[in-house]
Amino acid sequence: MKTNGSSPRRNKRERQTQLQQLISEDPFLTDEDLALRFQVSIQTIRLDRLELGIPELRERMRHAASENYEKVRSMAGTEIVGELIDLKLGESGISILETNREMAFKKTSMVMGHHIYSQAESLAMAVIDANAALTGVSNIKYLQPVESGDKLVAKAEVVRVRGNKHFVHVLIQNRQVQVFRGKFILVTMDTIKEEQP
Amino acid sequence: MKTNGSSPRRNKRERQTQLQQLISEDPFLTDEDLALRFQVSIQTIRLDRLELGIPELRERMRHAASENYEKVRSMAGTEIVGELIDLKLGESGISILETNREMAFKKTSMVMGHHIYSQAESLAMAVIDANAALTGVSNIKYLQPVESGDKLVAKAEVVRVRGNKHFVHVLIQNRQVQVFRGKFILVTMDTIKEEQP
DNA sequence: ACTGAGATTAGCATCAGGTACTAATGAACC
DNA sequence: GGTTCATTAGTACCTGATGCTAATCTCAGT
Repeated sequence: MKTNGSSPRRNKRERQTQLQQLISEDPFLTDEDLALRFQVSIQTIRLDRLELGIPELRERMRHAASENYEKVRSMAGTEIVGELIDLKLGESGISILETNREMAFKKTSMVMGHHIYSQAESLAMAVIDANAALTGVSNIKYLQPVESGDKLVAKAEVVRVRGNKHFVHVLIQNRQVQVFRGKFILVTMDTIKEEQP
Repeated sequence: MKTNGSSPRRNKRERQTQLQQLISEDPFLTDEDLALRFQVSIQTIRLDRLELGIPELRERMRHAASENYEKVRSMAGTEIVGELIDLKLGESGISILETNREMAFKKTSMVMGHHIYSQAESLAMAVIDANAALTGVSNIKYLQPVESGDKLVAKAEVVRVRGNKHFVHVLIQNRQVQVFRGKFILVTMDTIKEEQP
């Protein structure tokens, strides 16, 4: 019953922990690859995976693929950062951004400013009633640090429209306390775009 | 020789373009799935893929998986947006950002402001000589629209340091012409962080 | 109506990377 | 010697393909 310290027959335990690590680092390893790496038979690897509940290569790929697909899609494919909660076109809007470790400095786990800015700016773009617009000017103040995991609520309000210029204020709160204030001047297109055909 | 308008025997051309689109939208479709969708045999789908040079499901998965792996890693895992080209700590720095479709509005293919801002802010953070810092204030002007594909060169310069406040100016150029100007006040930590333990 | 070309389908052998299961062998321990 | 756990071997089968050959279908041109 002693848990056989170093060589439990043929260091199964050790191999399995290593195997788990290896696969998590590189999910694209076949059983054959692993068998070679550990100098055991393929069957042993299969047994190990079975015991550890590690799915086969294809499953792992399927997983990694669709998982990252989602991530990339939601990071890049979208025009608004965060989730749009409320929108009165031309007037005001609210969005929520759930921050995570990836948005933060590793060292301090404080959310990097540009993620907060992105929520604000993209919300500002969303509220103005225009087919196409660009940011002209912005005036930003970060009032309080934001920690990874915090849930940011942004409120945007159009305060003035003059010609093709839209003045939008955005406030962001984290648990009722203000962490960000931004003033944006957004410019609708067809006027700034007098460049190439 | 007439390019047979609508039904070129059995709308092969049409099917192939649709197929290409379908697969690019969802790379996880098997030949069988596709065969059902188009009401043709699996063999036809295989021929189509062959003609179009579309690899098999597993290849596509492998691709998507590792590609997005990279993407997620480079978008999320990194603290600086763009590529750091030059850095004199505490003085100045240069970074380059290659913009792409994903950074742009689909409608206009103009790069969204917050991507440009992110390059600027993260470069500003990089140049100041501090273990940990946060953005306090920023003053931003977008001078010219940036199109998807443009290569942005950002130059940051520390203009003044007063206590824990660092004043950094960032200019971004696109093909020698200025497109962005930003003034940042960055605050080093251990002073702003007087909140929770 | 006949021919020929292109489009589509069928069928089969083969492969990779597995699952699932059975059984043999090895080693260690008492 | 017997028991137990670890490892290996071997077989049948599965999916989603490739690669190849061959048959059929459809239509346009003459």
